[in-house]
Amino acid sequence: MGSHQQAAAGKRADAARNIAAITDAALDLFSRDRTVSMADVARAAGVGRVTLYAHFPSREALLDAVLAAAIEQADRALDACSPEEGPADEAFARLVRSAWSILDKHRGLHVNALAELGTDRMRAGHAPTLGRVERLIARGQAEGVFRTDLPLTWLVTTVYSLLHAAAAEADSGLLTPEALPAVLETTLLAILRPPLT
Amino acid sequence: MGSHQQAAAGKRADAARNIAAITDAALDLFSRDRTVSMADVARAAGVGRVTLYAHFPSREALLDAVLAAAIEQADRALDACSPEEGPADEAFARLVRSAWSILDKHRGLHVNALAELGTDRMRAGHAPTLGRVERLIARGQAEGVFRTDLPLTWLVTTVYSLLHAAAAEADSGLLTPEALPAVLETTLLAILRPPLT
DNA sequence: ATTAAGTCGTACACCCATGTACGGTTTAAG
DNA sequence: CTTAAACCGTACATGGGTGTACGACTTAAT
Repeated sequence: MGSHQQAAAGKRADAARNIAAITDAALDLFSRDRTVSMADVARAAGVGRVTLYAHFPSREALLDAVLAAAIEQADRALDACSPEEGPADEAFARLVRSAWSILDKHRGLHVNALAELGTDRMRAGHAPTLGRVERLIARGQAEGVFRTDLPLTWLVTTVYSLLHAAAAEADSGLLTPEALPAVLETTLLAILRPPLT
Repeated sequence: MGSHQQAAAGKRADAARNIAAITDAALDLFSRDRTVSMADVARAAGVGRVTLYAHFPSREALLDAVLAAAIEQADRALDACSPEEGPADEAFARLVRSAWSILDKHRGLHVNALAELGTDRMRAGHAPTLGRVERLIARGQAEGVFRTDLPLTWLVTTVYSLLHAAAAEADSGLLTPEALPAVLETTLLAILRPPLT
């Protein structure tokens, strides 16, 4: 269950295997605690610290790779729910649920990555995924099911931001992960749908 | 323009003055860059590094104080717009604009503080302020102008989260700070108002 | 079977911010 | 005017993570 093709391209079999183990371990650890050291990651991956550095020249590079992997995973999931088909609002509902199922797996990751990588890099990494959302919303606007009196950028930000807020909410136990998809869907559609008058 | 009464209680005049200078400088610097060192803060405040430590035993303590000061400032502003008076939705609109005017001043602070202090402490610090919001929304629900089919906790989170998302949006230049109050108001009211049927 | 890629552990240098200790000087307070 | 609180700079100790160098061993590929 990996997305390690591009990172392990041209590598030997054991190298590829280790790279996968490292990113998996790093994803897991880093989602829970941003203070993990390279040594921690190496140990959890069952790999020497030096080997770790052989594949990821710096801590920053590793974190970047982890984030990229998670985003790519989300991106694939979003694509798999075929956002181009059917009415925009129904497609959007599918997309939200799909996004949540991925996000729910890595709840803490977003906050931690944001802390260490900075807002800008975060934004850059999410660009392709947010592009999907933007296109879908634009389509909904064209179809007349979504409102047009707010900036498109802002609507995208809203979706992004509430999705992650939901993850934080689940992580701190205020709301149960099972209840959230429905809550998210109604909330976001309430924003996107055109006002009454 | 200060909230330094409780921190400087019983201190001598010059001490109080320095404490004020320190928190002001720290607030300013830290809102833009979380990597500022104690030395940086001290220099910006026109104070010896040692003096800084005399008042704030650790970096963490300083950051905590800075956050607390900012939150208290926001809290006072929220109180000043008399959220108890008038129809709940109108009061809410006032509250949002008021909150934004404060938030706009310290745009980066939230992200940086979150990075260094952690989600839990962040939540704890905001508790009193969020309490105000919660009470107002509850009042709106009782008056029938706000929806009741979503958890109250979630509605509060939504407000909090979109407010800060707006700050980030302004900070990265995607939207102008002047346009945001209106955008925020319509967005949040769209969520809070009961669904059409 | 040969080779090159990969892995291992240990060890080291480094950096830089944090936090403390000291002794001397200023400044507010009574 | 006297005193104690508060200030100053400099200097030092510390720690812990980062990143690199090495030499030897193991494993995949052809």
